[in-house]
Amino acid sequence: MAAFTRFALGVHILALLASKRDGAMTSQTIAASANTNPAFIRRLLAKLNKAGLIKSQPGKGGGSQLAKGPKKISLLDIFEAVEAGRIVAAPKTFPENGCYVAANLAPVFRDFTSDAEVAFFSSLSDVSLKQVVKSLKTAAARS
Amino acid sequence: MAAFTRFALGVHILALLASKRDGAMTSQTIAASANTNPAFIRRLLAKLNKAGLIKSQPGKGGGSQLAKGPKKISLLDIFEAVEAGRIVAAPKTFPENGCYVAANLAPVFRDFTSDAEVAFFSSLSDVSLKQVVKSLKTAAARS
DNA sequence: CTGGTCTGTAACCGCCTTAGGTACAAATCG
DNA sequence: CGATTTGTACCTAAGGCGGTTACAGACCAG
Repeated sequence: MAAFTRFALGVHILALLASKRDGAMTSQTIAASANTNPAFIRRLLAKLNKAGLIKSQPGKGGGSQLAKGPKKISLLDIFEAVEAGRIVAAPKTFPENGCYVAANLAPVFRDFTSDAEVAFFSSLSDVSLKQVVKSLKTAAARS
Repeated sequence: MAAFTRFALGVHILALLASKRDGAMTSQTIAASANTNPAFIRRLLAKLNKAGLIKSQPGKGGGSQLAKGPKKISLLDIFEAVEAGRIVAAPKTFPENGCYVAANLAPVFRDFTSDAEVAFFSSLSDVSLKQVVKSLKTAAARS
């Protein structure tokens, strides 16, 4: 599979912005770092902007920067900003085909899987962008 | 989004098999319950078979049935049987473009997100097929 | 105010995955 | 042998996603 590719790219973007605290960074610069194109980055930046994680400014000398400190941004914030909706798809319900499994599975399935989703989200919310940047710096120092 | 649609269908199939403990069930019957076609069901059954969750027998009077008790089958078993690979995609690495974030993000990202994946999987492994069937029956009785 | 720069967004393309469907060989039982 | 069912190989259609181009709007410098 390998889903949630936007999530990885979103973390990349924010880590980049966090490592350059003074001034703004243009989508062109970010795209160069992530080896992709500026328009795609801007689509992601727009979502991060709507989520209140960054501030963008158009015009000459413009660009994007963090809207708040990296300690106040969790991986969950990033995930929810760039990935829409649920993780686990609900089963379709067919109440009319005479099968009680088909008719009743959906809410039962939802109950159990939402527990797993909460566990996933909760773990993501425990990690701040600051921790990511810190780990990044020590990894860079090692190499 | 709504990923992992096969997971929901896999749970449906196993819940169906678990609710009919005597004898085998054909892919035709299962397909009728899930409102899909027998070939698609058989593809899923093959994976569940390989994972050791069910036993299938070809030929007249054949079909599929559980290979072990519903107490010994967890939602994680089903998930791993029908959904391949990881949940969260790793970021691509570009060590050559001179950006230390791009060069070092992958392992750091992997560390933090694998914690979340483990939390997700662990929650799934806490639920057995027997619990699902039980909840299903009480839901059916209520309606 | 004019030119240059950057964001935000729309539109389009190509790739890949996935569900749906057909078909057929192999296996099994009566 | 004949009927039935699995397992699997293909093909097709639809949707999601990354990549790209294009352009309107905002903003700064001179």
